[in-house]
Amino acid sequence: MKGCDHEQQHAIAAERARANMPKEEEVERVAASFKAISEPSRLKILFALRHGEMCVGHIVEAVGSTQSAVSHQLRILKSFGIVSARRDGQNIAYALADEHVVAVLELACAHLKCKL
Amino acid sequence: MKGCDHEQQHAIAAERARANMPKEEEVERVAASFKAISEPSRLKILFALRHGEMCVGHIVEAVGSTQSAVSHQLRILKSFGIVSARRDGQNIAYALADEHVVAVLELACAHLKCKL
DNA sequence: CTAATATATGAACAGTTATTCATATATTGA
DNA sequence: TCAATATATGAATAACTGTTCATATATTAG
Repeated sequence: MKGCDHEQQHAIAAERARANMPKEEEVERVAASFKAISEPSRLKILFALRHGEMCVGHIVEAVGSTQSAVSHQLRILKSFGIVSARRDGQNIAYALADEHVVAVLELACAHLKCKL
Repeated sequence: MKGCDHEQQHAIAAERARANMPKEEEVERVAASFKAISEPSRLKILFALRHGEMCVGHIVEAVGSTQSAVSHQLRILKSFGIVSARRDGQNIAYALADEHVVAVLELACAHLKCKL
């Protein structure tokens, strides 16, 4: 650290970083939100919902998983405010909660240079 | 599913979702990238690096963890192209790899209504 | 070359999590 | 009320992952 050519700038950056570091609690909230969208099974659900609201049965078809697994994952996504649920008769229709979700997915795909 | 008021739209959306679902391999790449930024320890490193390039020792100070833990986490972040490394004498300076990273962090904070 | 410093890494343990299976709840139609 | 359909959920197991500890590697000063 001491012999670093940029010791001065780094020290300033480190000091600013320490001063502006979000509280542990907030860091954990953000981390939990990313974790919610970091499993392939949940991500597939989000990719599917980009095409519009769907009820569970359709999501199961779209992602090719089991009803139980999808339901468990939907609960997690909902608990983090990533999807919203709306009862419609016997069915429950799920949708992406807000534009941030789509925006984040698109940024990730841009970063990875994969087509969406 | 059958009795759903929006059966028609949902079925169309489901069909489109199936047709446009990224390959398993791509879904996993995106998921892995999100997973990389979904642990509090790694997220703190990214929050720190928003303030500029830093070498490991400074990152350790900024996030308040151990050298070993930080080094392990940096390797993961680097392997996913989220941070870049540059040797500078005895030190190795890390920096955020591209603008997408900052943009994603900012979107997440906007979604969660927390100040960055 | 040697000592000192900065960073990386392998192994092991503890904690977390996704899926499956079985079952429960809720809504609708008869 | 009863049967059928859609969705949710609890428990259990298997797989994964972050941290720690000890140690290795790399760079520079002397």
